[in-house]
Amino acid sequence: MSHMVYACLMAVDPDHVLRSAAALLTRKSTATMDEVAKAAGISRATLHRLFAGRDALVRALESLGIAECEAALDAARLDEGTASEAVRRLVRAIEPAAGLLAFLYTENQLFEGEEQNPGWTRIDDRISALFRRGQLSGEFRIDLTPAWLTEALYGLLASGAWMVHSGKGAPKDFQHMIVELLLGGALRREES
Amino acid sequence: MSHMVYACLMAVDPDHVLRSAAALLTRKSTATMDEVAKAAGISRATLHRLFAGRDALVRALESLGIAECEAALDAARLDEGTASEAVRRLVRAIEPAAGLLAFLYTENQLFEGEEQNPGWTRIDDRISALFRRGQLSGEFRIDLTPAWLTEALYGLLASGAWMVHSGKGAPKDFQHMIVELLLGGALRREES
DNA sequence: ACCATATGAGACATTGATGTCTCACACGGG
DNA sequence: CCCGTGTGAGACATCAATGTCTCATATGGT
Repeated sequence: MSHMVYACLMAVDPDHVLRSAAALLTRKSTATMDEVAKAAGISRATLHRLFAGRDALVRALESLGIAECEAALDAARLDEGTASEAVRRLVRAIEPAAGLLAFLYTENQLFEGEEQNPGWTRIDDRISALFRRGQLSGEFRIDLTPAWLTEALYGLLASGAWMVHSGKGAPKDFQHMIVELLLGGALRREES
Repeated sequence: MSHMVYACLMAVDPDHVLRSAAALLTRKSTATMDEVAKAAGISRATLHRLFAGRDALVRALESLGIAECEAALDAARLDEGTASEAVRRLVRAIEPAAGLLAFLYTENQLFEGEEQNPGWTRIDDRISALFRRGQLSGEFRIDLTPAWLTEALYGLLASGAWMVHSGKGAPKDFQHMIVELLLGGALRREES
């Protein structure tokens, strides 16, 4: 049957290309398509066959980031245990994606005016719901809105990723730094 | 005396141009020189006479950001009162510059590899010293390093500026949101 | 009134990234 | 063994932003 699709095994792995691009753009957000291709070990032509342009590549990275984020949200089981424990699990689960998230966070302001991917809203809502749950259970203070706590978490994740990336902090401290500051703050707790 | 410098009063105000550029680039970090010029109410030619190129403009904005930051540090009198009060004053004083800071923060990774302005180190040191003072006085916990607290403050300032800019938060809540989270954390304090 | 100076408008070349194309080649299945 | 398919390499046009230039004009001091 001449019309059959011959699944030639020479095909490059789009996911691997995407991961390479994410790793590169996380460090150098202005990297060229050429640099992205080289980083992935493929030619610019092939890269362009996979993603119809830089825009499409960024969109694909956005989808990847959203998917990883939602996977982390699932893995963290935000509904189980105390809200504090859930936040702790969330930060731990989201750590591998923090660099990509930070990149997309800055890149997103390029899309200002355009419609934004509804995935971000879903993620915002789930995290906000977690903080709201903590407030309703009496764990979290109520003078800070869930929206702000969510935004603050993003900022701290970016700062944490930056600390690790710049070598000023160890990856093993990532979760502790973020969670302790987000939940406990800088003030020394009274000895209870 | 024909060699005298005739101070023609037609000269545009470089500082006003810089402020306009800061205001624009804070919202749209990819604005072109043409847009920057229009935003400042001058022609592209004049803009180019004031700043020899986009690079020079960004450098000038960096200097402006550093100057505003250091002015805020001075105004906050970090050595007076408790460290908490000093942090509160600092966030309040630095609020007008937060947008510019966020822009420079993302733009700085473009300069990676090159030498960075020593002003940032000075600022980092002064803020770190404040947190260290709080730790030595027993106000702040000691398991979070001053470097991390400083970086976290930057992240929260960026998040706060984003909240205000996107309309999701009121400017009047800026200081409260940041300071309360940075110092107190999300956890509800025990009734003392 | 005159003139020096700064500005605005626009033309122009340059640069860098991008998108598109062709062609040679290597691989793998038939 | 042969051929189809995907890939790499590179040429090429395009486009946007930039940097540089000239010239007319307005302004303000003398």
